[in-house]
Parts: sequence; C-alpha cells; structure tokens
Amino acid sequence: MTAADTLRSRGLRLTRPRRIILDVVRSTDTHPTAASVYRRVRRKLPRVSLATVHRNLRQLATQGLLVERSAADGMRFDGNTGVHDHFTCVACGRIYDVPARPRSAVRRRMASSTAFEVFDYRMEFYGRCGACRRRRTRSPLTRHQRRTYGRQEP
Amino acid sequence: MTAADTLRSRGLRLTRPRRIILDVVRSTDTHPTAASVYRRVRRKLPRVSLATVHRNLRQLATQGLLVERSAADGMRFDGNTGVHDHFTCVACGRIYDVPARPRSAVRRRMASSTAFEVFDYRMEFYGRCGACRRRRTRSPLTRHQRRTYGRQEP
DNA sequence: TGGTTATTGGTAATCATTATCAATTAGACT
DNA sequence: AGTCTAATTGATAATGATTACCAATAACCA
Ligand SMILES: [Mn+2]
Ligand SMILES: [Mn+2]
Ligand SMILES: [Zn+2]
Ligand SMILES: [Zn+2]
Repeated sequence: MTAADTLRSRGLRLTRPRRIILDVVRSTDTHPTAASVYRRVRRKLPRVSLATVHRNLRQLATQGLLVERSAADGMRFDGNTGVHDHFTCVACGRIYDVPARPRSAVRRRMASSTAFEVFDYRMEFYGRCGACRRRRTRSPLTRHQRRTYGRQEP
Repeated sequence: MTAADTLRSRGLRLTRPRRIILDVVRSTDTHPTAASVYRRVRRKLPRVSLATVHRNLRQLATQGLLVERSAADGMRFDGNTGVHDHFTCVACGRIYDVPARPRSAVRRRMASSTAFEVFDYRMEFYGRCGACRRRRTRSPLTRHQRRTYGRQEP
C-alpha cells in the first residue's frame, strides 16, 4: 500500500507540497523540526507556506505515514515508522536511531505489577555520540539556541 | 542539606514566592505545568506574577531542587528528584510515577554495542490507568485542550 | 472536460516562554 | 535595629512556535 493509496482511501489528496514534505521527512534520519522541514521543502517548492508544512506534518502523522515525537527542544518528525528507540547526544543535540530491545517482557512485567494497561513504551538514551567523544567538548548551547537551532541540522 | 542552605550556598535567596513555588511542586505527584503551578501558588500569594513562576521553576530545576521534564503536551515539573520512570494515561492525561528498573544492565549493553557513551536513559510508558479502565472512555481532548488543560489537574 | 471540495498561501491570532526594567526586599554586616 | 547591596519581583513587552481563518487554487472523480 503506497502513501498515495493510503491517503486517497481516506478522502485525502496527494498534493505536490504534501508529497515533497513527506519525501523530505522520509529521506533523512535527523528527526527534523517543522522549521527544518520547511527550509528543505522550500528548496524544491520556494512558494510553500510554513503553515502548509505544519498542517501536513500533523496530518501525515495522524495518518500514520510519519511519527511525531516530542523532544526536549520541541516537536520533531520521524520518517521511520518502525519500532525503534533513540539516543540523544547532549553535546551536539543530534538524535540517533537505535534498535529497539524486545518489548514483550517489559510490557508483561509492567502490566502484572500495576493497575496500568500498557499499550506501548518509549526509551530515550542520553549521552555523547562517537563524534563528540573524539572531539573536544564545546560549550553547551543556551536554552534559546537549543530551541531555535539545535546542532543536528546545519 | 535543606533547600534554603543549597540556595544560599550559591548566592541565591529563599524568597517567599520561591519557597511557595518549591512547596507546591514538592507537595504533589501530578507533574504540573507552569500554568498549573501558577494557579496553585496564587492561592497562597495572589499577587505573584506568572513570570516569577517561570523564572523560579527554571532556577530551581537548574539548582537540582526539582526536575524539568518535557511531555507530549509541554514542559512539566517534578518535585521527586529521585530516579524513577513515568506512565502516561492516554485517556485522562495523568502522569504517574512508577519505580525504576535496575539501570546498570541497560547502560552496559548500550555502551558495549555502539559508539555511544550513555549517561542516562528515560522510560515512558503509555496506556490506560486503573481509573480509566473501569470507566467508560471519554472523547479524546483536542490538541489545544491537551496543551492547555490536561485532565490531570482539575 | 467540468464540478466538487480538499488544500493552499498569506496572514492574523493564540499560546507558552523569555526579556526588560524600575521597584522591592532578603540577607549580610555593622 | 538600621544600612547597604545585589538578587529578586511584578508588570509588561517581545519572541518563537503553532494554530485558525479565508479567499483562491487545484486534485480527483464522474
Ligand atoms: Mn527515529
Ligand atoms: Mn515523577
Ligand atoms: Zn554528538
Ligand atoms: Zn487515566
């Protein structure tokens, strides 16, 4: 089932902006912000509106064609919809995919020891990535710099 | 070492607004937003400014007297600074503390299989809490309602 | 090739957080 | 207890991110 079919089967249309936005998110593993997606989409479609990017990221996530993840510095989007975990480098801000560990054991233990019905869980690792370990540590970003720029997208 | 001593040893002062803000966050396990803390602080200090609440939550988190956590609906604050995990009920939005599982094994495995140096990790569980399992499911909140109100604080 | 209607671009509105600044006051030291 | 000094406050403006609105456009179906 292609993305176009998924959309059309729900009465949605695969417009040019929507297709390019989906392509941009799917063709990277950097977990871009909406602003970053906007910058990249404009290279192919200079007249696109920032509102269109926001609208489509939200819509495409609702339709399951990409994943919306909240990170410490705001919302990010992930074209990898498979089950996987993430590692955030606290030095450079990059977010890496890491393979998920088997989930069933954790869910069983959680469900049997509490009144909670666990549908899913998420693991986030924090530390320093290989590149940053080899390099002298730079001064950390300010709160505002983290939110606005985030070193993972040059 | 009391909170007042921690602050004074770093040239900071324990003012009345700051003490009340810290008390409010420490005396609940609902992981309140800044807006929610503001509402509760105003009951004791009606003339407090929202900016003062934001400033102090940030400062107190920087000093390690409370923890700042990003959730799907925005930033939240946790008076429990010990190691623990969280369960988010997708039906009512409440965030519950859950005991942490032993950390060393996970960190060792992660560090040995990748180039990442893991300082810490975070687990978030998602599902339905006991109260919501017993009760008929209500209609889900809108995006805006989730961000602003969040059912966990009535 | 039309006709319907989802979608777009442009822009205003909203929301959360941060910045600014004159007035206040906690804490240290007489 | 009174004085001093700098941290802090309340009020408000500014900022950044996201959402709402609406007339114009264009995707898709018959
Ligand atoms: Mn990912
Ligand atoms: Mn907690
Ligand atoms: Zn790094
Ligand atoms: Zn619940």
